[in-house]
Amino acid sequence: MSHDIFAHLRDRTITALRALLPEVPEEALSRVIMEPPRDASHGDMATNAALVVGKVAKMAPPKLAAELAAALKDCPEVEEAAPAGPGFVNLRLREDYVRGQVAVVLREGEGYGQGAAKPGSVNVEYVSANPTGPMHVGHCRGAVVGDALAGLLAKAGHRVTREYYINDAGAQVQALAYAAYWRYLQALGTRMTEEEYAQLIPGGLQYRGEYLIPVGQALMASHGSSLAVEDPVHGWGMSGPDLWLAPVRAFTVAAMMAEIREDLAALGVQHDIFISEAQLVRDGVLEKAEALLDSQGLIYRGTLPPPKGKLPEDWEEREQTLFRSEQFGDDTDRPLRKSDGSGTYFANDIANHLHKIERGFDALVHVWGADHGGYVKRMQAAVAALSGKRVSLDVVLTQIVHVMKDGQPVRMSKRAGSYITLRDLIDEVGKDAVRFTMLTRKSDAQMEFDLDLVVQQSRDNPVFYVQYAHARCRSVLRGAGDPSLESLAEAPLDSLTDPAELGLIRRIASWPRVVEAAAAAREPHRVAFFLNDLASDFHLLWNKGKEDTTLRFIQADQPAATQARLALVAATAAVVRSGLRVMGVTPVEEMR
RNA sequence: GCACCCGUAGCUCAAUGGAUAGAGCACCAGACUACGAAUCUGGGGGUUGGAGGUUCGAGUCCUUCCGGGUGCGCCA
Repeated sequence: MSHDIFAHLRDRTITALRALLPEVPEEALSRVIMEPPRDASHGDMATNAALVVGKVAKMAPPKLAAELAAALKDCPEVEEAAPAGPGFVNLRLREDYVRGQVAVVLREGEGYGQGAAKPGSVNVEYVSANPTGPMHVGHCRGAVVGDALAGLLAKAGHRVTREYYINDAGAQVQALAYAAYWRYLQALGTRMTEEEYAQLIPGGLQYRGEYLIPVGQALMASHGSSLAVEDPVHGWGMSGPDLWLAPVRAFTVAAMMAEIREDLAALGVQHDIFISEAQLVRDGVLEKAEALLDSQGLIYRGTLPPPKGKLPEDWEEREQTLFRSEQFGDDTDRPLRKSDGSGTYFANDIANHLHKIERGFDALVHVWGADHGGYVKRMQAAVAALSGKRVSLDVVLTQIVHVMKDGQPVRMSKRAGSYITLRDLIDEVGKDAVRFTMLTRKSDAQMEFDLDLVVQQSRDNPVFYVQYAHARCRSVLRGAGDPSLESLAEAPLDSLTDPAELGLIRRIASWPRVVEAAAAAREPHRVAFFLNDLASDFHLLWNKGKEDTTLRFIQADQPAATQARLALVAATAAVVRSGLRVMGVTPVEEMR
C-alpha cells in the first residue's frame, strides 16, 4: 500500500485529538478531513478537525485549533502548524519529508498509489450492448468509463470483477434474427425485394446495416439451403420460423458477440465474465428471484394508475404481477411479467442481480447510458430487497457523445447504416486517444468528441499534453543512460529546493489521495484531470530550466544534484504511467 | 403531470460541505545560439440560472421557481 501523506497526517491529527479530548466520540472524528488548501499560501495541508470536533466537545473551535496546532508541531513531518480562520489548522510540512516522497515513489514504481486491500468485492458491469450490431460511440463511452472505473477501484484496493451482461433474450434479438435471415435468403440468391421481405415479418425489417451480409453468407455455408423453401416466384422464400428462428438467432447472436469482443479488444477492454440473459432465464433464476421476493410479501397482483398528463392512446386498465419497489424508494411499483407470461426486462434484470448477489459481491456498480436514468431507483429497490439491504448498487450514467469533424457533427457510417462505429473512431484517432478523451469529462455531462482536436499535437489536446510530458521524462532519462529506479531511490534529495521542484513533488505525492477520492466518488475522469495537472507542473519546471540553466536536470559538474533531479523525473514518469494504466492508455516513449 | 440528470468566465469544462470559485481555449503583452518552443510566463475577465432555508461555513445539502436534456404499464 502506498503512503498517502494526507491520510498519514490525518492519522496524526486524530491521535492528537484523542490525547487532547479523551471523550470525543468516533462519529465526530470520522468527519475530520485533511486536504490541500485552495490557497497555497495557507501551507501544504489544512484540517477542519477543530471545527467538526469543537462543537461536540463544547469547545470554541479557534481555541481547540490552537491547542491542536501546538500538538501537531511535535510531529516529525510538520514544519509549522497554525490555527487559522474560524478554526482550521494549517500545516506546512518539512521539506525533507516532502522530498522523501520521491524515494517512496521510486521504490513502488508504477504501483505507487495502490490502496490497501479493502474487504469485500465489487462487481462492475459495463458495455452490456445489445448484441444486435457493431459497437458505436455511445457504447464506447460506457466501455471506457466502465473499464477505467474498474481499474480505478482495483487501484484503490478493491477486489473487482468486470462483467458484461448480454441482452440476448428479448424482442430485439428476434428482430435481429429476422434481419440475418434476410441476408441468408439474399446469399441464396432470392429475387424477393427487401420491402417484400419486410412486409412478411413481424415488426418489419429493423436492422438493415451491411454488417449482417457476412452472417447470411456464413449461414448458407453452414446450413446450405435447408433453412429456406423453394419458391417459384422468388427462387427462395421464407420457411416457417419454427424451423429456423431459434438456430438463426443463436448463430447471429454468437456472431455479433464475436464482433463486439473484437471491438472491445481493439479498445483495450477485457471483461472477466459474460453473463447471458437467455441463460439466466433458462436456469430459472427469474422464478427463484420471484419466489424470494414473494416470500417477503413484496409481490402482488394489481393495476397501476395511468401516467398523469397525456394518456397513451391504447391505454386500458390491466392487472399485472407487480413488485413493491415503492417500499424501497421507487416512485411506483413495477411489473414483472408480460401478458404472455414471460419476464419483463426488469424482471430478467432482477434475476441478473440475484445472480450477482448469490456470487457473493458486496457492492455492484453499473455504467448505463443516461437514457436508462429512470431505471435506477427500481433496480436499487430490487437489489435492496433481494439482499436484505446488504449489497449496494451504484449507477454511473454516461451522456451522449457528439462526434465532430471540421466543426460539423459526424453521423453516417458505411457499415452500420445510421451511426458512427467504434471501429471508425479507433481507426481515425487510435485507441489511446479515444480512451483518454472519453475521460476528459464527467461522465454525466454531454461531450463533444472533436476528431481534429484529438489528433492535434498541442496544449489544447490533453492526450498529447500528458503523453508529451512522459516522453520528455523518458528523453531525459535515456540521455542519462536510463538509471534504474532502485539506484535513483538511493539518491540524496536535499538539492531539490526550487518551488517548481517542490510543487511537482507535492503533486506526485497527492496521487494516492486522488485514487482514493476518485474511486469513492466513482469518477474516473478525475484521473485524467490529475494527469493534466501533473503534466502542467512538469512542463513548468522544464521551462524554468530553459531560462535558468541551473535548474536543468543534468548538471555536468554536480553529480549529486543530477541524481536527485533524475530521481524526480523518474518519479514523475512513474506516476504518469501509473495514472495512464488506470485509464488503460499506453504511455509513449517518444513523440518524434 | 411525475421522476432523474444538467445549468459555473465569451467558449469547453474543474472544484471529497471549507478560507479570496479554478484550468484550458479565445483576447492582450512577452520568452527559442533548445536536457524536445509540439512548450512556457504575465494580464484582463464571475451576482456559480433566480429566490428562500440548513450550517461556524453552500457551486456542493434541502424547498421552490426558470431554462435544457432523458425517461415514464408487457422496448432493452
